[in-house]
Amino acid sequence: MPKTAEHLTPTRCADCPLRPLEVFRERSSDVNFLQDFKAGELVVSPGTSILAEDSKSAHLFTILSGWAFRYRTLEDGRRQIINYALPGDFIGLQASLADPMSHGVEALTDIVLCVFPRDKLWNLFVNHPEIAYDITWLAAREERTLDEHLLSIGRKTAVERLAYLLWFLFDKARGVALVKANKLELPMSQLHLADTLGLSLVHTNKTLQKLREKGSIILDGRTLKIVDEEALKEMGRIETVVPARRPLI
Amino acid sequence: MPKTAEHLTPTRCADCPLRPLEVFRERSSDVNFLQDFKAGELVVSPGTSILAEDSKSAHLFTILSGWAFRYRTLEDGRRQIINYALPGDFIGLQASLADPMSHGVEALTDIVLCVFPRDKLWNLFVNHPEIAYDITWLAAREERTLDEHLLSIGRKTAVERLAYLLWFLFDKARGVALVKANKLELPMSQLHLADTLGLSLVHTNKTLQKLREKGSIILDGRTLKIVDEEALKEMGRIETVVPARRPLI
DNA sequence: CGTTCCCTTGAGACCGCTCAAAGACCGTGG
DNA sequence: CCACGGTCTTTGAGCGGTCTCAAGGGAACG
Repeated sequence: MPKTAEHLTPTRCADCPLRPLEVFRERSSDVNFLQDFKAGELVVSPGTSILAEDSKSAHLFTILSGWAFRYRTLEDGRRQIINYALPGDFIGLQASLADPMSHGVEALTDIVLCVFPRDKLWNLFVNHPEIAYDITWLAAREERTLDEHLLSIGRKTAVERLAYLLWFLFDKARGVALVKANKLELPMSQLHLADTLGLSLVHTNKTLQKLREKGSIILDGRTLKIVDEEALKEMGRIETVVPARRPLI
Repeated sequence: MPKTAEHLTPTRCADCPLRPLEVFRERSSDVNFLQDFKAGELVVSPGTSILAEDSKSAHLFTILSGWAFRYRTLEDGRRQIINYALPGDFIGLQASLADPMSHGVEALTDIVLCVFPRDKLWNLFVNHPEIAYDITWLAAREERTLDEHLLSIGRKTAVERLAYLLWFLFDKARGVALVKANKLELPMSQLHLADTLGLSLVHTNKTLQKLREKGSIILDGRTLKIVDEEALKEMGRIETVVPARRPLI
């Protein structure tokens, strides 16, 4: 269960600090409707679950600030991290549409979420096809990201996977202005990375050393600096890139 | 490129042979609109690509009959099969929404596809929110399936992965009446299975032997018979099941 | 100053990989 | 009817990438 919501001074959609960012498409009309759609804000601290596995959520969320991750676990505790969510990412669609939710979502940092009631979703499809289309577009884009992750976990070596993941996170964070001077503050531990890559913690650590030795990244604590982006992309066998520009719900 | 289309006698949506199946939800109205949305049928033979990697598709498809698979490849030839598509499955949404397509889709058997022009999609969102909602629902469901696959490839052992995959295919095929007397004719080679599991061909074969020895499946040529379904599900660590009942576009 | 996480490193085991080759099956053409 | 090539399946052998187990060090925090 989420920590108690703290409704301080909710951001008005028209004043959304994310919208001016280049990665988000302009939305001429309908911002007012989004305002109506929005039920409030939710503040969550690190380690707290936003959506629990096997529950049915009554809400959809857009991340206003902070990092989260989506995961699945097996009964014996093995965990697979499916994807990460950053500001502007829309979460909870699966939980709202398909029956009981199968994945969990957990906060990595302090997070502020915009909350949308799921029961207004149908209303939105009827009255605001533009937004409905955007939501579908985002779902297709997420699917594509998962394709990429599957290719990575299924067919790449440990070094390739790690290079891919670091670049992926870096590029994603860059889109929402979290990268300064080619440096990014990563909020996750090596265990999170391991659970994303399908590797063990120990091997992830050793693979990290190898990447460091090659010199294209510097990872000091949790500060990631990309020294040679092209080299990193090559090591990660990154051939196509998911388009950055997207709608903001 | 798809083989030349053979427009014989296109099935009318109202007479769709799939719709009576239990797995598909009833659709009271709008079947007539679907008829308008449908541009024709396409017949494709095994091994032919339906959607090429890195192309932008002008069409959306629903499979009327036959099997296909969706995959991604690396430049050096490594291939990851992302998912399989059977009758009633809707494909091409990613290719239509997100820019250049990143995955390929290839026919495993002779296939008949319903073809929908992508440029009518927006029209559909405006005039038929019910269908738009269904499309989004299907996208969320596919995402969930990919979550499951990621968990499998990332965190399960070879035997677990294979048991999971065989049950997954079996259950999916059962939904569209392709299973008779607990037997299913699989259209794919062990290389396809290997490329789905993220394993090598040789190891996939050896893992198959192990599964046979345990006695819960019989695989004679490409005929899969499930002897003990519960045992197979346990071996595959299948804990939650993607709901079968779904809309048919 | 003790506890708790997290990162790091070493050692050995094992799962899955590659290389190699043979057998089964099938369609084709001589 | 048989020879042939192609694709797919099967099996063996040995290598190596990744795993588990184990232990120590560092930083943060009460």
